Amino acid sequence: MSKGDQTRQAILARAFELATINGISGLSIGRLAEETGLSKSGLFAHFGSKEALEVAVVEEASRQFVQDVMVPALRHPRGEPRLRALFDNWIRWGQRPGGCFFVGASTELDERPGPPRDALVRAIKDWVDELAKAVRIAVSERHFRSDVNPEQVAFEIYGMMLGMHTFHRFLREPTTLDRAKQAFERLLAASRAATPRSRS
Amino acid sequence: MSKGDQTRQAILARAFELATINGISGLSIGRLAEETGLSKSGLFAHFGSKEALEVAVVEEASRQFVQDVMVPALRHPRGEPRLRALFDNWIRWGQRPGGCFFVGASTELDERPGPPRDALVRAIKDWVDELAKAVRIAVSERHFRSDVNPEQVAFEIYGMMLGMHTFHRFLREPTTLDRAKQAFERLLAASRAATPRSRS
DNA sequence: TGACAAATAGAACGACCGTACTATTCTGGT
DNA sequence: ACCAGAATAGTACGGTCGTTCTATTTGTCA
Repeated sequence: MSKGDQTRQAILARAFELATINGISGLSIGRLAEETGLSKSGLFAHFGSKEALEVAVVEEASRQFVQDVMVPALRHPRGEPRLRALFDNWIRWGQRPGGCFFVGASTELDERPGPPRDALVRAIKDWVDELAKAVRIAVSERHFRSDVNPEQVAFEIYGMMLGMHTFHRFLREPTTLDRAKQAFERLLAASRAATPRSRS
Repeated sequence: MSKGDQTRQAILARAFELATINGISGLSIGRLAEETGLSKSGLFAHFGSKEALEVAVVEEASRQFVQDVMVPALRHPRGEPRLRALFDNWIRWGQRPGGCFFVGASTELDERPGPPRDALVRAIKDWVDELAKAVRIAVSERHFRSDVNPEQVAFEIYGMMLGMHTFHRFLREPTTLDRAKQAFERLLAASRAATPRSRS
């Protein structure tokens, strides 16, 4: 890894932290430069434009998300256990300072077309697809009923996560974690295969 | 209504629209001034500071929300019908250009303490309480089971709305409305009093 | 080790920001 | 119709923004 790449990576790590807290447009090159001990122009040269920096930050966030949330879940058994692991890991991800990068960024960019938005859409779609895939596996493993719609369940889980974010980080409701877990359990229970005694 | 109040109201109406699209910190006094045909300083004099303008915008948003979403729901019968009306009205509210003001603003202000955040917290808490109240009424009207937790249901509905916002406005998923409605129906079904044939 | 390229710094730019101060125009009550 | 006070405009200031251009330092490889 060349010196330049090293610096670039250090910049992105800090940029991701700052963007999680202040939002992606709350990132300023001057501020980021002094945070990383570089000159404004020295930092700027690594990206060439603010927009390219934003794209790089989104990609860095995605990289970390895959690493912290998705990959560890693969160690859990296919089906419901893995889905639970994804949920738990996501909750932990949302506990970092500033909350979940993607929650803030998606509302920030939703009316601002361009490469940063496109990169973010791709990342979030991947995540939703991953959730749906985990549900689909739970169906094929017969943890969930066969009439469960994976995309629908993924949609509802995503909503729960967003709700948790608002209630916890914005409203500061102390009951939030319990509420989210309860909602998740209710959804799982509704999706679960009927207990043996009914029918066959 | 004095001339000053009239102008102030016109400013706030436009400011609310712009803030819904560009976010509350995307609002700039210069831009807002030219949008309303006032001079920068003339507009500024109405509020005294950017922060006071932001508070006023949040209050304007709350005012419109009460008027467009809450009040019309009161015309519907107490209980489940009214809860449905609240849900439907909220969906319509979220269809305006820029989506739901509160969704964007709450992620924008969640790490920025101060009067604007306080005003927004108040508004959103009121809305969540209103949802919970509607659920509570549905319980007392025996539309919902007596062990239904109104705050929990309000939490889950709020999450659905947030999910709908992300899937519709950000991901631009055409299936979103159906998904949200289905999630809502599933929640209602789970909350509904058991059908007559069971037990009694 | 020397040379060439990569990495970083420095200074300056035009634009826009929120805010202050002063001047002008308008409005409403008598 | 006048006049006090409200409403609005004009101008300027210091600050930060992203970006450009030109130097200078640093790393890398023959």
